[in-house]
Amino acid sequence: MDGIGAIPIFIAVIKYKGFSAAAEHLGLTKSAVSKRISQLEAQLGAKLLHRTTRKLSLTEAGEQYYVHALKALTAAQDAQDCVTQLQGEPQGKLRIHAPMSFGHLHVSPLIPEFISRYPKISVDLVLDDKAVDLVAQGVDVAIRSGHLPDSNLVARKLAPGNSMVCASPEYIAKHGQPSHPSQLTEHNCLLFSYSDNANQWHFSQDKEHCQIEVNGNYQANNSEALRQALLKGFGVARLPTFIAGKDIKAGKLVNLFPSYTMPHKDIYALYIARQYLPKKVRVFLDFAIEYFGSDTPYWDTESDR
Amino acid sequence: MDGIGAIPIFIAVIKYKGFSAAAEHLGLTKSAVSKRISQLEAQLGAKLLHRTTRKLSLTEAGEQYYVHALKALTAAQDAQDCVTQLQGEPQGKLRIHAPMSFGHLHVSPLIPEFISRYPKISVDLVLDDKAVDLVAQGVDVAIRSGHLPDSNLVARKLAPGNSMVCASPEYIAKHGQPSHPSQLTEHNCLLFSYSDNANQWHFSQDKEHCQIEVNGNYQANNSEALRQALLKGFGVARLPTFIAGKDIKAGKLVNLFPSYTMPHKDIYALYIARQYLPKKVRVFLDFAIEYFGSDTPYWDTESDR
DNA sequence: TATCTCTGTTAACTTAAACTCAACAGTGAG
DNA sequence: CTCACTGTTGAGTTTAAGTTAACAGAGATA
Repeated sequence: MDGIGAIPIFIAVIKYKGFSAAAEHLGLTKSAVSKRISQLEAQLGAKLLHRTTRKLSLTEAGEQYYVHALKALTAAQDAQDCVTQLQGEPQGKLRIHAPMSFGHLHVSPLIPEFISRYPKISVDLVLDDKAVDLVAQGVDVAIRSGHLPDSNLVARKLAPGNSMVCASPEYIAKHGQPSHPSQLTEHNCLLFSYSDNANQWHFSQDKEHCQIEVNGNYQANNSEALRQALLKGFGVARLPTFIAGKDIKAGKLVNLFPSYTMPHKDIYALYIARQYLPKKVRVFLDFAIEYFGSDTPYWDTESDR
Repeated sequence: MDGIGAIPIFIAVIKYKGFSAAAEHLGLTKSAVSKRISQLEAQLGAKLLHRTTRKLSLTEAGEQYYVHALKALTAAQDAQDCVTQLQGEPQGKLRIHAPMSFGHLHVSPLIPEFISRYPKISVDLVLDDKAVDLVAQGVDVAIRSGHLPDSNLVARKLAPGNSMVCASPEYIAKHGQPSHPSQLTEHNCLLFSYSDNANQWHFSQDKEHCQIEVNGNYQANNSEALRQALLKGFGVARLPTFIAGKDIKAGKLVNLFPSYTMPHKDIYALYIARQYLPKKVRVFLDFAIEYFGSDTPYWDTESDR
């Protein structure tokens, strides 16, 4: 049937709210998208979209068409996914979204090895600290710590997300080694501004649990920036072990309270719940878990990587 | 997405059980179908169909793909249908299946007038007395008398299907006018072999109901052949009024028992039950009912047509 | 077992659809 | 009022789809 080929284009126009954005995502020009939509409307004998150069909305016919067209596209996608999952080699473009620091330090290094193992997969890695709408942005996997899954997202744990309070040896030499977390009130505590309750630090040891309200004169929304400040002997900070682990091992930073644990925000992969998980997504998740080391990630262990 | 355009082709191959038959129905060559299927399999990285030159079967992947692909195609068809029904002008190819006699006498004459009224519709009229599988044969409307609808077919009555026992004036002059149906046992009764219980004729008048077992030396599976025998003074036969009506009016045949009625097999249109009835089907049904004259069809009335 | 018929495949070529480019009209935002 | 970016469309290019023709293969039939 004639119009079926235009369905992905029509859905993309709605999804990305415009011909230009849809064209970009589809890898076409806006004129191609425009022609295909016009052709579809001619075939159907009905206008699907009201559009000016700045506004776009569905007509009544367009709304009806959209409902069924989306079902058709989803079914077609499921058809493809179930086959590629069942028998075919993982292939296609995998769009991965990860926070800046974790992505830079631990996701981007694994990509070349992943692609080497699955040569038919191509990867589009997006590093961004902002929360992402997987559906709207066409993201296959979003990596997050402290997951807050959407009703239609699945969260799969990639690694634990331990954190510790640390400082450089230089800082300790100058300001003293605190013997108890309560002494942090006397120190310049750098804060990660994206954290919930960034200035409330919780510590646990055996049956002891304490919460310290800390403060300092520097906060940033980037953990690596904080790390660099620490390396220069500037204050103490609570850093995830995936950032500080290497420096700890190298002796450049020191965990101030090694016998205490802090609440951890585990690292998760989020993906859209669907009947058949595309194989490329599944193999990526399996690969990442193996690569990171599951419950004992390489950044938490003695051996370097 | 790449493979969606091949879905109708893939579904057609399964539906028509072969590349050649599918090609014919799709208006393509068998090599085009072959190429498109091969290309789809290459995209998916999986074989969908086992095929030799004489046999065709789905692989496991093919079965999985088929289930979803059929959903996609149905949804795409619904998308198109609901729009063309909502707003568009009726268009497209309408495949009508009718029995030989009724089709020849009453359906084929209405087609030119129907197409004149709906110029964007094209018609493929198939006259065949065999029962048809609407799904397998890609038939939009099948006209039948004495409907036996399938669980997923809808029956819509087009006209009543009266019948009468008749003979030519020449036959009556030679063999006498029977005064009661029971006297038919003394006559040469021609039978329509496709009829259930072809030799059991039921008559009703007021409160009288009688059933006569008749016989004769000629039976045929074509009512028009029987009509021609009657016109030549050869026997009596039970004919539908849609065949005999015109001859009765012209005085060429005589209804032997005009005060009796016989069980009638109404004339129905059968079509596949679906959420959105294609507009071309709906307008055809409306047109046919109007054309035939609803409960008082033109072949049953005095006025000629 | 040999022959025939009809299937599906595929190379070479043709055709049609899809697409790009470029220029333009139109519309909100500032 | 100007600007930036939208969607449209004619002209031309590119690519995919399709056809033709030849062929190998597999059931059916004699």
